Amino acid sequence: MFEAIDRYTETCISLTQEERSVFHSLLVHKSVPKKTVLLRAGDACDFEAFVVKGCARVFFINEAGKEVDLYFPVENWWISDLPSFTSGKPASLNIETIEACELIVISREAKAKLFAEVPKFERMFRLMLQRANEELMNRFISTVAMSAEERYKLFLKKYPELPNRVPQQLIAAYLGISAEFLSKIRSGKHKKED
Amino acid sequence: MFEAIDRYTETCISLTQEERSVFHSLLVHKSVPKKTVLLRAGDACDFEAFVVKGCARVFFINEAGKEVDLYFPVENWWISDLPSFTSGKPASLNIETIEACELIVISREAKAKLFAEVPKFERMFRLMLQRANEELMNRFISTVAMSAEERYKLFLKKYPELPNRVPQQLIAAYLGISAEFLSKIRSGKHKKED
DNA sequence: CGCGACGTTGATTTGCCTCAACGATTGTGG
DNA sequence: CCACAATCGTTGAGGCAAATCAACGTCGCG
Repeated sequence: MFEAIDRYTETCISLTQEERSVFHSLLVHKSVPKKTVLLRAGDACDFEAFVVKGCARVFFINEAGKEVDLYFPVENWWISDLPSFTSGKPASLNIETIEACELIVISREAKAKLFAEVPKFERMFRLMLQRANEELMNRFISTVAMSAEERYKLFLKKYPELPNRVPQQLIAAYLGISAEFLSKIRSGKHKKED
Repeated sequence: MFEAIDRYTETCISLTQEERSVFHSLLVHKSVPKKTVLLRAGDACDFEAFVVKGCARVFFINEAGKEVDLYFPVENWWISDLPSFTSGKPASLNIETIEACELIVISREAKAKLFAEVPKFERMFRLMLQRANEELMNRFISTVAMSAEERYKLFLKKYPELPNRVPQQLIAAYLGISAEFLSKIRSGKHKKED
């Protein structure tokens, strides 16, 4: 049941059998169907979850009502609205499953208990944040420094399997362009003819 | 000498006198003039630094040679190219002082030693990353969801003193717009006349 | 004083958006 | 199992925010 997350923890820290048991005792396994809302902006986010299987979307909605996807968590990613999860304040993000998902969930209390009982986990969550930070920075840089077409090609290269799992309009919302324009990029019709 | 950074650590963790001494013994104080290159993309980043006084820029140069400023570290911010600092791989970021700076520097070895001797610091660096992550996400969201003018107003509101410390063309590079267009926003000439 | 860095302004171009209409594909209830 | 709706993607016309290019003012400094 916890094989996937155990494999993940091993990439960050090594645990004794006992420590692993404490960890497991604080986790909850959960299966949800596709199109399930896991978090609605405005609510407090009371979980951090590891994706064992499936695909979701983390997005926000701006004042104009336009949705922007931040990332598409798949196997071995973590999902949460961390500022909300940490502080208890209302979340600014929305999280919804795209496929049926198998998740491993940890609550705020469980996480605090984990840090208290096995401080080693501070390190794991630090390393997780470090990776997330690097990803986000790369994403930011490509968003401001590249054209829509270049961003799309980079997306294909980085996540070659996602176009099969994520509807095209959500990919457009991830790239920060309109669904129509993505369609034009794909057909090459956005360039001036010569 | 270390008052500023001590005040910073207190916002994250509490230390005994001894722990604080260990911490101090691993730090190096450094003063650098303005326009000093602290890190060049391609080199390995061998430091993480706390800004006691002064102002710098952390920026990125894309293939087309365009510079994009990620942030302007001032008093009480940290600067580094974390992926490079952690892994030893070449940095993708550039760091340069804008004003003369007083820095407190910690090396890779010193940081490792710090974690080994005072594990409590894992928590501090985790919390730092959490803040940085939140900041970066907000920055990303406003970049994709707001117009150039709105972003500029937000920048003024958030960092009212920076326009006095950072040349306007760098602010444009931060906002992801051309220097000319920022000038037009400031004078109101970018709107259609009526 | 004169040169370089910084900022401004206007003319033109362009990348992407919006709106609208139209295929294709999927799924669902009768 | 078909009919019909809903969802998803495509295409074209027209518009706008911001880029680019070019020229010019201004200030601080060697």
